[in-house]
Amino acid sequence: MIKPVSRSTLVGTLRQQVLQEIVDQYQQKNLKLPPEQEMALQLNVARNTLRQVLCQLESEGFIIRKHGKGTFINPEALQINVNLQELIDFSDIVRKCGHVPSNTIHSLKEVEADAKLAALLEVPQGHRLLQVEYWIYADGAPAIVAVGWCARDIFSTALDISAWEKDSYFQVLQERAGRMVKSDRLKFSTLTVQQANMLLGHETCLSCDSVLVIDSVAFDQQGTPMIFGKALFDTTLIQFDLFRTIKE
Amino acid sequence: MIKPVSRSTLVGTLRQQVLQEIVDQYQQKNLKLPPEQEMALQLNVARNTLRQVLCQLESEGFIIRKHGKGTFINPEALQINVNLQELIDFSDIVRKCGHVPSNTIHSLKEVEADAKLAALLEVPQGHRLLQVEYWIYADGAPAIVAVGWCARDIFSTALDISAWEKDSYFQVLQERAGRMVKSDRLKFSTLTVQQANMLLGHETCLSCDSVLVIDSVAFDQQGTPMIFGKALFDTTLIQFDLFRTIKE
DNA sequence: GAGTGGTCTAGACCACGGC
DNA sequence: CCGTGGTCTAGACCACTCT
Repeated sequence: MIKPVSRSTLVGTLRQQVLQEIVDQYQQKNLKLPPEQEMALQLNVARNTLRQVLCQLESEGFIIRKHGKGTFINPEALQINVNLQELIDFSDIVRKCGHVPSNTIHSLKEVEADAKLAALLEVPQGHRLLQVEYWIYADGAPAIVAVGWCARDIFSTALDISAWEKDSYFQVLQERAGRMVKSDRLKFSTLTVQQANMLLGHETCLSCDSVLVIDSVAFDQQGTPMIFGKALFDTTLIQFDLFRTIKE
Repeated sequence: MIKPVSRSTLVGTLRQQVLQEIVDQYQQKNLKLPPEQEMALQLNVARNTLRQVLCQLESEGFIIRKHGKGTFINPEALQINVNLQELIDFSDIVRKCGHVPSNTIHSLKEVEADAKLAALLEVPQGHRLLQVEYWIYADGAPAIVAVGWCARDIFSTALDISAWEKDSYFQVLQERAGRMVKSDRLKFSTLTVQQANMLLGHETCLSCDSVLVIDSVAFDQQGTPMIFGKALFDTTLIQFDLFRTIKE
């Protein structure tokens, strides 16, 4: 079986190393990082390369850089649980919220693309789609209901339910279709549970009164839509965070 | 009155120029941008500087870069209305959703910080806070209810309601407290309208069944919390988008 | 003035896609 | 092979903070 390639770039490695340094220093209550020049020297990279990493970490909120003073660890950032900025699997979301995840495939079927799905996935109307509905639990309590659609023909082999019963949704796509999710676009809305049940056409397992709805279209490297997903979250169990920084 | 400074950096200017180029080319149905070398030459900047801008635009979804092929405009990106990644005012959110905004100050009062607010704003419990409740309308229909708290003593002058009755929340802070919001952290949840009314202790103007709740803490350049805000959105009127890209 | 982050440049070399 | 984006370096100079 072809394994996902882990091309390691200097920047990627650096990022890991600097993040580790941040966590270590944080535990020792030392919030000030060394000057950029010194860090670059120690890590044996150009200052520009290091700065690329530091810029990334700043925009994600891990550090705060103060002109003329230095670079400091942002204690706030280490308290975030689920960063909306990261593309991660449902199981990891549950895990990051401090719960033990488990999941079941509620249903798997082939359907025809209606007008809306066809437009989103850029396939002709009536195109054969795979529709998968997942239920994800946090410590046994229903936390997420997710429905995903993708074109049947992106898979070269037949797929049974067991293929989908793994932790990673993205992994299935990479292994079975050879395509990676590179980016996605989310849309946020809310529904009461009654409305959600009506939308899905059956009772969901969720026990809360209202749900957070995230519609997502995932794209591959070429910008071609691969999956459309609709996920319902019980926000008493799953809490998303988003750290934002002013541009410019 | 001290005006907000608009320090223009090369990268900032470049960004505007490249974005303009993208919009222009898009309208001419030409999705391929010139090679980086050529663009850099035309714009009279180093390729690295241009690349910095292109990286930004790629992570925001405006362009897709294909190794060995070129840089292409992402038509998807130009269809997004409210990008969650941007820190913008409520009025702008309404505007970007295609509606005409208007707003009223529902209430303005001084309160004492309870344990939760004190922790979030990093002030002692019982500290004097200003509490402002806004109602924002889209084409006259109630769309957002927002409550904000900040320490009374960050303002040097007394504040009456009229001071808050402007479009920009951020502007009030900059003009009256001399401090800029640099970043913020959001938390997402949902409530039914009944629950929301109970939380606020009075009837809201919202006419939907469930609301999207965004709790935000805004920080200044130093990483000091300035405002805590709780905003309730009618997602039938306000739709947030978020474009994400895989890191590394 | 010393220390530190912010900006920008010039150029080398690598890796991918297509002819 | 060429054209293109991806990575990395070295170093110049500016701007802010503190003493």
